Amino acid sequence: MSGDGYHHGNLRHVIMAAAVEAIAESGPATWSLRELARRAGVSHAAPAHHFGDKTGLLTAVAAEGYTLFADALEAAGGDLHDVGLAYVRFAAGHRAHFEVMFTPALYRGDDPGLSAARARAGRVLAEGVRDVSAGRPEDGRTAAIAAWSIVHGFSHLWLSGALPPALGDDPVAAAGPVIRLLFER
Amino acid sequence: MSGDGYHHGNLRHVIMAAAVEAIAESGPATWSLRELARRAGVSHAAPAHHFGDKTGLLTAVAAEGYTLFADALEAAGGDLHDVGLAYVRFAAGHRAHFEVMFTPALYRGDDPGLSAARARAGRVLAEGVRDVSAGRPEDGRTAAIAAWSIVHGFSHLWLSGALPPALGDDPVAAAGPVIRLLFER
DNA sequence: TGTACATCAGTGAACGCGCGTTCACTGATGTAC
DNA sequence: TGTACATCAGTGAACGCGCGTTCACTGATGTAC
Repeated sequence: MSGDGYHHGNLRHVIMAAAVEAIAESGPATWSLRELARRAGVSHAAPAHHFGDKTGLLTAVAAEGYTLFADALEAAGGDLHDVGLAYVRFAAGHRAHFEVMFTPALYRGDDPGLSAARARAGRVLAEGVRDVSAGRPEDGRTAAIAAWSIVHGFSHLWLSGALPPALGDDPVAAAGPVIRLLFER
Repeated sequence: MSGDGYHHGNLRHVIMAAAVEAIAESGPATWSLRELARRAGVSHAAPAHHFGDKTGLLTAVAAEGYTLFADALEAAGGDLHDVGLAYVRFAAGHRAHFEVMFTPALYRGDDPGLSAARARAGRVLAEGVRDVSAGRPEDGRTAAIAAWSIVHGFSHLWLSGALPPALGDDPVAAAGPVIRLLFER
């Protein structure tokens, strides 16, 4: 197998996985590149070899996050309700990526791969909202931002532990009625 | 004046202000207690003297944040729309406090002062939502969470710079139509 | 199939630096008498 | 009003440590002939 010794080829992914794990545990800033190397079981200089510095690594995490995010939203189809649930599901299932993605100070927003993935995610979101705003002549943009706000707010409140425990432990199930309340009345 | 030399009495507030400034600039984790002391113009040991460690300092910031937050929501009166606008106004005007408040891993959530202020803010929010959910027998809790989600989501998206620039630079003005969309139709 | 060489991923020792923490201190304020 | 003492906020030198970075290196893979 190619997982041992020199050139196991996926060291880049191993380090990113260690970063994602560390971020999920304690946020995007409490660990060092050396600690990450320790987690990944590689030499302390390896992370810098691949990513330059912490910002480079977080840029890679954000880019990966936007790619996974766009994939997840696309797979949900064009229905607003399903896209909304996919949004919440992604946030809950990839909290480290989600947190980094929405903290732009952590990474280089002009990274080409990242920009492309983010634009793709934006397109899917806009598409999901289109049929909703189509039925309401007032202000399609307002409806789009309301939809985005409600799913994003629910996701962030869930991740921060601010929502009442009585909601249960399935964020997607809990989000359903909330999202429905906005447009399907 | 009492701002010079020993015992100027408000060193605690000076250090917290420096922390809030540093957090607003670059997040809650990129600075050290020593850097904060430098900003505040005091000896490097002073922050530890007052707050013990970084978690202690962030606990004080979170507690102050919840107090200011509860004050702001109370001052808005009981109307949901006005409370929602106050929520957005607070987030935009106190981004450092807001960020710390909703990142519970940063501070000690069992701090008595903090708990009290947070409970007070929660009460004002619940009150603002009450008249809304009163008119809808279906599920008052769902309506409450939808309202919280939409103002929180708008606030967080605004702070992260994710919203389209075309919205302008006044978050409160931009939030008005969005909040109105949820319940006043 | 075999040899020589280039390339590049990953290593590990060494460095200088900023950090949190400790600790004996200084200086201002408050209280007792 | 004056003296003595206790208290406590804030200082600054010193410490050991983990950090990012550098750099000469090792070892695996790929290519040329």
